[in-house]
Amino acid sequence: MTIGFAHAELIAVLVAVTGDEPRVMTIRSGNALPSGPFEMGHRTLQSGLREWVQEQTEHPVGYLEQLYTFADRDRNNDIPGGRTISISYLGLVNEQSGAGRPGWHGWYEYFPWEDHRQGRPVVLDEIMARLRSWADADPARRDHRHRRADFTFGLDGGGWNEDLALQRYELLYEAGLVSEAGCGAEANLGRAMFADHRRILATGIARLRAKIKYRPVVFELMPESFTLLRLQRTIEALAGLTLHKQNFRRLIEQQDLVEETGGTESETGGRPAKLFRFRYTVLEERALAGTKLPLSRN
Amino acid sequence: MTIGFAHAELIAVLVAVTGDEPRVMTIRSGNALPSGPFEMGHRTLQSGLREWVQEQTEHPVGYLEQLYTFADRDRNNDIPGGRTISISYLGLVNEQSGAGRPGWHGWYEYFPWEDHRQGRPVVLDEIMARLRSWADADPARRDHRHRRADFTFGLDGGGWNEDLALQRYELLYEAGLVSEAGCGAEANLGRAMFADHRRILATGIARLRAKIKYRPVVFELMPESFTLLRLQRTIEALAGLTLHKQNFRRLIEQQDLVEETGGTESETGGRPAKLFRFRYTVLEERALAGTKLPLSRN
DNA sequence: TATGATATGCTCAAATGGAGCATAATTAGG
DNA sequence: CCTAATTATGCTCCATTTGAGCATATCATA
Repeated sequence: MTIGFAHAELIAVLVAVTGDEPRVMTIRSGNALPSGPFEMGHRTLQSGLREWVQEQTEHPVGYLEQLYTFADRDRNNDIPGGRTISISYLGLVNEQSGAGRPGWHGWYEYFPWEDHRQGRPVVLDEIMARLRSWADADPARRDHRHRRADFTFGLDGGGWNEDLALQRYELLYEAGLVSEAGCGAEANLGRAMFADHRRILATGIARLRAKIKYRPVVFELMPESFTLLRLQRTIEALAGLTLHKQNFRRLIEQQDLVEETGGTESETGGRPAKLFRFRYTVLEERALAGTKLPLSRN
Repeated sequence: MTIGFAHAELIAVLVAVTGDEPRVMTIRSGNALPSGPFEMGHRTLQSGLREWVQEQTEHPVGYLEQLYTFADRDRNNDIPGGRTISISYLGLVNEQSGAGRPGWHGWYEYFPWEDHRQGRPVVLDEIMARLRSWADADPARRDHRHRRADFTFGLDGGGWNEDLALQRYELLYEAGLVSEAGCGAEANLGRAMFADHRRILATGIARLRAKIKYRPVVFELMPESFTLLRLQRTIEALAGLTLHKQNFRRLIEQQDLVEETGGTESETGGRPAKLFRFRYTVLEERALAGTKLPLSRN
């Protein structure tokens, strides 16, 4: 039985939210995700990555979760004589630590079509037009392609589904509409990244968007105490959607996810908002329950 | 920058359901999951695994999804001079192909506490008793351990949650109640497996149980045409729960997941059941929507 | 033809979710 | 001081979904 040998590296999708903008840590002026060798010294992958991130940035990583392992060929970064296995992780960094320093880029820079907080992005019209011609270009697969485009971009009656970020990127890739796909597409469909790093980022976004709905991980992105509106804006930033304010409060409070600190904040020029803190005991009590998203159609 | 080198292998959790029993393909008389080298020849991991499974067994794999990559030390199968990276996959095999041949073991053989179809398994009493003494053994962490045990095993008012299969196994492992944990525990808490294969299986079970609720993957386990009861029994087998029959039908039908074939089956000696087939177009139409589980407290 | 068994249709109440109105507590500007 | 603007917060209403169970249909078999 032959044993496969391979180079192993770790790739991190480190997310923080500052100024209502979800940001991801990058290197090379925003062209790549931070990555490093898989050191043999560490007992576990997680501990290794945690230490390594701590060294590189000075941000402690709160939540850390394995994303996906990429080992396909055609990844543009194979080393002759072996294949590279990239194990990617999603990490959440507290807002204050990961503030607007260099290296942190808003993730909608890479996926402009994913931010629906100001309504449907205009770029979607162009995307759909280009997807249409791509679909029509192959008569055999035409119908299937149209249905797939309609579904992933919410034109099939189901409406926009923020969880499909990865599927959308993959569709655009297949259609040759992102410049990573090789065929020199105009790069106006979001900023490109090195190798398949944008796909990895899309994987992280999709995973995080899905996760916040059934697991209280948002709090890893928040400061110790916060107002409910601040919490809402953070979730909205991640989901790329706006939420119904009153229902959002109802949802959060009825789940006992937070408790009042007693203090208030009167920054934004209205009635002062109560400050809350996360009830860390719920992490033990109910790992599930989580935060559903009360949408708003504004 | 140093580059980590490692051995790479693939481990497969191949699942089929026959006779209302979820089964997993094993080697070594049920002691290990099938695994093989990561061949460099294949373009993608998936295609490599698909081919390899096809060779080993004669079952075509329908649905295939990456599970998790294990690379921690202490995995009992490291090779001197390097670490083994195991990339695990979950694969679903059609009922007929993967029938009761040798090598397929019912997965509740390994996790007897996970099957609640005949009511709460009695072994849970012993498990809870042992978890209690484990919790009490460390006064500092006592409360935390009790809460964790109560939550994962559904004693905190939230009730049994079938999705927590992995958390339950990990808790038992931590508590030293499964023989893989080293401390020669009596192996009556389910059959043990080689190295960390039982943990990988638990990962697969948990993933599948969660997945069937929001993605129509069950059909990969079904024959071409089937009755609604057969579909229900399959889902019940996977979830380890019984479902409310009428509500199950309502759920399936209102989602247009299936269509009548026109035929009927009159095997079980009652009113003949209509035969249905899966509407494959929904895979394009709505990758989500999925099958929620209408529970029944019988 | 009665009985037992399963399939299938339908009803009802409770829980959940989406939307919006009403009121409270501030700041800023006359 | 008074008013408008702004944000926070409490509450209601209604449509939909979900959990549970009753009633009827259609078969095999004795």
